[in-house]
Amino acid sequence: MSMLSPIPVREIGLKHLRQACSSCSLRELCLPLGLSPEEMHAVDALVSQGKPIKRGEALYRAGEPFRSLFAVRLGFFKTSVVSEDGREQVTGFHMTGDLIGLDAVSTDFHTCDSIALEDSEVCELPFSDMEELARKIPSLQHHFYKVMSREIVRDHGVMLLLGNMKAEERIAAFLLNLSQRFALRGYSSSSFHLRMTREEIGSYLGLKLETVSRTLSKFQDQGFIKVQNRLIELIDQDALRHLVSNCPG
Amino acid sequence: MSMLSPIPVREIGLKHLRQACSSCSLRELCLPLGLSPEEMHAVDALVSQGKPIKRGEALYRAGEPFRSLFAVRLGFFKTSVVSEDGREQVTGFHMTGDLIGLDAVSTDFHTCDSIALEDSEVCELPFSDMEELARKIPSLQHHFYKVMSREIVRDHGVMLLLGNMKAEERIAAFLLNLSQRFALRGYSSSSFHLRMTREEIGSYLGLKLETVSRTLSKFQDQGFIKVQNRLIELIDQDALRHLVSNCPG
DNA sequence: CCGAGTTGTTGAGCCAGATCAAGGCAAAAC
DNA sequence: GTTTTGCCTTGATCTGGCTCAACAACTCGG
Repeated sequence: MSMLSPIPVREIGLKHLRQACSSCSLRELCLPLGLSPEEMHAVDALVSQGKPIKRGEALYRAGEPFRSLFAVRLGFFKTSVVSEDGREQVTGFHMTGDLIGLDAVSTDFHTCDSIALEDSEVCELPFSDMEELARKIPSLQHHFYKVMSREIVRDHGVMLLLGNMKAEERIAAFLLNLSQRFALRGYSSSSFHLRMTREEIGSYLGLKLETVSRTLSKFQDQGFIKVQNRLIELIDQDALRHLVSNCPG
Repeated sequence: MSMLSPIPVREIGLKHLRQACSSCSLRELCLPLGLSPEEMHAVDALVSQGKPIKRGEALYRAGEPFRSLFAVRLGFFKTSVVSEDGREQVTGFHMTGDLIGLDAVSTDFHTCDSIALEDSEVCELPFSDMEELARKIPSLQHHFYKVMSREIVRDHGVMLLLGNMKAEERIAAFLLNLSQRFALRGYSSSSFHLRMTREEIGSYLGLKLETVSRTLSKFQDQGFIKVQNRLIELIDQDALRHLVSNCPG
């Protein structure tokens, strides 16, 4: 018997298996627009869907061999790198429709850990198969280039944040970014649940958890937001925006 | 007359024009290994070579439409993003053989400025042509995915540095990284010339220029390095390495 | 060779955020 | 239902790196 018997996985996956990319509501997040039905079908044939990952479990870990990219179908992930001497840096938070594992293409090994922050489900995109298919579907090829490039741009934004911004600005930018991403997915942009701890937020933003906590409290005192544990309500988004773009003055 | 008459450019480029990718000593840095002569020839046909950029000039600027990636053939560049409110973050330093402009694929516009830090020369790789060719040459397609992925991994490393490390560790890591990259290109790994100002180093590392200057002086006092303006000599690389990986203790 | 602008060094003092410490709360475990 | 555990908040104190400031050294055009 292999460590992972395929039978239960199949069974769990079955109800989702019919939910192919072609009929998936996240299609426009994961895949390029304008695929023909045949092209769509070819994608469907490669992508295996509905792989469940429990809260706290790793989708993959640094050092593991790379085979597939993963699309978050449901749930929430963090990715993080760990330095030789054990310091963790959260490199991103990933939600529905995000494609993760892009860093692993460079070496054929994953370079970061990817941990589910709530019970989640991913679709698996075997990368070399996708590459082959991408040679027949130019827009698919271009899509993957675009997705990787977008990740580079995002990382540059984080570098700007880490290199130049003060704690308040970082937190404000973080909240606005989350808000925007929830909105894009049809959730409330003004009220949402943080799936990560203060420490994970701090790691992502280059701050200690105490600073994160204090800053959130301060924002609440100022009437910008309402905090209740992990439930965040944005009361005055403009004030936050103002903080982010005007703070040096 | 257009602002940039093509004639002098052609003339300057002429002596390099015959220096095709196929016979370029940087081949193994820019292109995948194992291309057949015909494939190599196809690449040669797309890449235009020997475009000179003077020190201080921009290869491209944020907001400009994206057409091509550039390979540094000679010289040294910085890339940087600027926030709405004018703060600059240097996102990378690029030397011989590096491919730049990858961020622009995501939006078809450049998202950062790319400035030559010394008189330089680049090869231009028209991206959509390269994409088309990549559909016929799997290893070329894969190569571009790899290059982009490598940039993502590099950015994650910088995030770790910016989020977790102290000034001394950042500077040490920076010096070691430069050293390693020079070594890879056949230059001395223990003695090199910085092409960037203290301020640019600081921007990259999330420090102020005074801190960069002080830290270099301190390393010199400790006998780890020798500094003479922009000339750096690494005396005790192990000491630097020890700083990077052991500092929390 | 001079003078202006740029770049780099160094010092003094300050402050944002880290660190250390204590306690509260909610959900899970027993 | 009590204990445990993990997570969060808040306070007090400390400090690394920033700020402000002066000056030194180098570069480059004239």
